[in-house]
Amino acid sequence: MTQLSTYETMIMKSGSKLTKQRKQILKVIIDHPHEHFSAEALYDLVKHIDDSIGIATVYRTLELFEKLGIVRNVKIKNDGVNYYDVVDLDEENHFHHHLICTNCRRIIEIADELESYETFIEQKYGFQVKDHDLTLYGICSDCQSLENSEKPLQK
Amino acid sequence: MTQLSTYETMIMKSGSKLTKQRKQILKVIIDHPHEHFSAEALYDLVKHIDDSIGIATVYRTLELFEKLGIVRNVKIKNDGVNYYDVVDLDEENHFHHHLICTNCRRIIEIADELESYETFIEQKYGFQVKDHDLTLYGICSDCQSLENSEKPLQK
DNA sequence: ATAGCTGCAAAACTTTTGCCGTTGA
DNA sequence: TCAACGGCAAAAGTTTTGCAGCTAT
Repeated sequence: MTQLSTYETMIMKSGSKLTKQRKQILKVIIDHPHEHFSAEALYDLVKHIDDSIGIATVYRTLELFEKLGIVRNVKIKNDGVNYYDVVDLDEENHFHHHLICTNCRRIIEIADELESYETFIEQKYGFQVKDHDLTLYGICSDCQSLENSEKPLQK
Repeated sequence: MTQLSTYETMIMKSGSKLTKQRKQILKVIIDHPHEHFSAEALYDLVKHIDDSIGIATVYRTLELFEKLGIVRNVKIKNDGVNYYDVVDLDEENHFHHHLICTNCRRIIEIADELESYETFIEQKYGFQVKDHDLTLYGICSDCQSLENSEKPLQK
């Protein structure tokens, strides 16, 4: 079973339809496994395949794919755009680390080297670390006791 | 020397002026050391002190404060707004970790517990970790060899 | 057949910018 | 004094939404 068909199965099993546009977007994403796409960039690429697609469809598709765990959202400081990259199904760890060059904006994916840190990263990737963010997402103790009664983060 | 006057000195030494509006914003931020403010939220709070302030001033001030290292930017998944929190001058480490509740959007600051991780975090903070992002900012090897000739990340 | 999806255009939101009067050093 | 700054309003940029027609199941 290919990666593509696995994702297509995920879409159908979720009760969502496997439309032409979703297939096209999926293909572009999978064909560029280490790219980090903005909705706009993805829109431009898919437009080459099918000129009729709308930008709203790209946004709605990314929202769906994120919910299904096909892509994940990456935010960058001093950049008002949302980026997305594919979630590799074979990933041992579900964590995703990025090196972001503050000069050229390049996004480099790295393995989950926890003990390592800066010195290690600098040696291994030749990347001069200036700053980092670690953000943990989850449910806080108050919300756990409220049994998830409050509104979710998703708007 | 108080924290406030230290920051005020930082502003003046940078060559920027210590205006009424900057003092007001600084005060609000320092009075809420563990809050994470959006520009809008900060604007509303300062408006209580001085009704004449404009939202553009808040944005320009946050930009300045971030450049000076007084505040730092925090981005949250599925949230289109930028948040800022104060950089504690006494911080041993310059890293800033956050727990973000995907249910109530609460942002909890945590110490820099690197070895720890999920199990540790869950025990210490009663926070059920679902996901995390680690992002390192710096200069990639290509840009280092180009001697920083390319355009910076800041727009 | 029909619930869900798409494209289009408009709207919503956040953030930035130009202009001109004001102010801090 | 005068470069820097602030307020206002308009603009810019990204993302969301309403609607009417289309499509996958």
